Amino acid sequence: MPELPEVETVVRDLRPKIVGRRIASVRVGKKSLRTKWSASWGAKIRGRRIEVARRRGKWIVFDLTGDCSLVFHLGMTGRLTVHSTNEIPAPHTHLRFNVERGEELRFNDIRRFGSATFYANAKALENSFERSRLGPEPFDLDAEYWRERLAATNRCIKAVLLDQTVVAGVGNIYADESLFEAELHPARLASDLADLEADRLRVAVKSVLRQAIEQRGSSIRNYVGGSGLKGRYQDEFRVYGRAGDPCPCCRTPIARIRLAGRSTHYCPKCQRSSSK
DNA sequence: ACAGGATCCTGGGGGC
DNA sequence: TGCCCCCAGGATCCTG
Repeated sequence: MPELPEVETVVRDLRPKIVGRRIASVRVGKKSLRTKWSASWGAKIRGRRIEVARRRGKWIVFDLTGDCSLVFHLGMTGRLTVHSTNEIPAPHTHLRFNVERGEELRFNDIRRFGSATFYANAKALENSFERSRLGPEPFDLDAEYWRERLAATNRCIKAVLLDQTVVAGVGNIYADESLFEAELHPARLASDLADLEADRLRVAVKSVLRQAIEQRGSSIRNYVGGSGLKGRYQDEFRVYGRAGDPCPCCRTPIARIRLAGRSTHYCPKCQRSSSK
């Protein structure tokens, strides 16, 4: 569910609330997440301070004192929010980190596609990102690298945007919105894009993500930021979830197809299948 | 090696 | 109201 702008918003919201705080205790629910929470992690985390809250792709990283890190992925329905310890945890709350002063960081996830993992040192965390071949941040996307990656695959451009090893952080919403912004048909073969088209897409991705971050991301179903506030970018969608609605540019009804196993929205007139 | 599909979950919405 | 089917901001494993 949450893509880069939502994850960035969660991190920005949480930063002032938990950086510098000491984790006094950890409570673990019965049901497992995508990754199993090891019984030994609680003791390793207890007593450490949260030094840094940061984002890498769609991953949330808390660096703790002593070179170790706590890493979350929100999957489709994950939430990471701070609550008073007095407040009864919402259903599907799987992890609770007491950060003293009567507050706790809670990880809530209805579908349990999310994950929470402890890394004993920075090297172990780095190895994990390397093993999964996590790609560069969209805002660091180099033009030449981008062209080369597009040229080297037989997949359609929509599938490539969703590939976290090519670029980290883009998901279904922002892939569709970026392709509309770049006026490219999502089913175009990535290797068929002209250099100018590839670059238009690279710039569009950054622009769309930046605007979405400014609006605190998109709240369609479950998503809320780290402060519990919703995003506003769903009001700016030009194609995502707008099948049948008139295109904001030409009034042609927005089409919806299935690509790379995901629902894909585009304007058949503004986003032509051929390169001309 | 690569691309596409199935799979892991729960809940909401639409159709009947 | 109830039931059944489809759908969902994702990542990973399996297969052809």
